Amino acid sequence: MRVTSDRALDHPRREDIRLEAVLHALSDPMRLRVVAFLSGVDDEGAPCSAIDLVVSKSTSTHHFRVLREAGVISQVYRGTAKMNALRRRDLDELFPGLLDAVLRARAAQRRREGDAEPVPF
Amino acid sequence: MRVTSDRALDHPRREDIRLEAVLHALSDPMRLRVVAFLSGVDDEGAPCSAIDLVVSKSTSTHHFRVLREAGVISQVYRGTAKMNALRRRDLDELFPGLLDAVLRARAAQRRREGDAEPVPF
DNA sequence: ATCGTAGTTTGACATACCTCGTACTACGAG
DNA sequence: CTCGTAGTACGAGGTATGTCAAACTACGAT
Repeated sequence: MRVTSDRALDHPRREDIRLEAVLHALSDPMRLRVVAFLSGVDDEGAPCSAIDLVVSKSTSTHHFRVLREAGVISQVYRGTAKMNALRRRDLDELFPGLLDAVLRARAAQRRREGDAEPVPF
Repeated sequence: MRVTSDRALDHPRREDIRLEAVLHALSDPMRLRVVAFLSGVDDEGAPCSAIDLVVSKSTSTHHFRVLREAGVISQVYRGTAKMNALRRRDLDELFPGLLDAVLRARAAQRRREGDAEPVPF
């Protein structure tokens, strides 16, 4: 993953990721949606703008930051964009099966409620 | 489970349990501890007082209510006590593997941080 | 009938959360 | 260099959260 800016972004080290923070980060529908989206994207990640959150830009920034500070996603600048990627490897090592269970749970809930989408996020 | 009081307690029906609410309920250390404790108890459940939360009684009441309203536990009066039980069956049907993943994640985190307890909760 | 135990209710307080608009910065393209 | 795009920072508003103390209710035991 090429970084084209040295603007620094604080990420918790893997061993500092706390379960409570992860669960809290995942407890918001907006953020859960981001995570679901990123789960279907390669390691490069996707820019914030790739996900239509239907909220203001500042709110969007806020949610991405919550996810990053909880250790759920990593963010890195590339050009004018900021690439977001799930920290799947770290999460799986720390909390095996958790992320998958949450994603499956969300998918199941969406199926039950019939709000499927063409693109599954 | 014998109920000895008709004081009513509202529980969400299984199909009304929302993933976001469950994750939020689980994102508090106090409540996570309650859930971990209840996971090691039979279907009868345990009274609130069985878990030493080290908070005031009103705070304790609050946390148990959050768990109940999210659909994580069921509560029923029995005599002067109020029995609390994990809604394991409902959660497992709705979100297979989620509860177990969370409990294992918490256990793993506790091991990493070395704050094991004689009784594992 | 009285007492103790278990839990509830109310009200309060400080903090955190989600949301927004506006003004701002960083970068690539022309 | 200028412009547009992507995202940030700041401040504000409203709501929710976690906490407590004090007064209360419900029940079993004596």
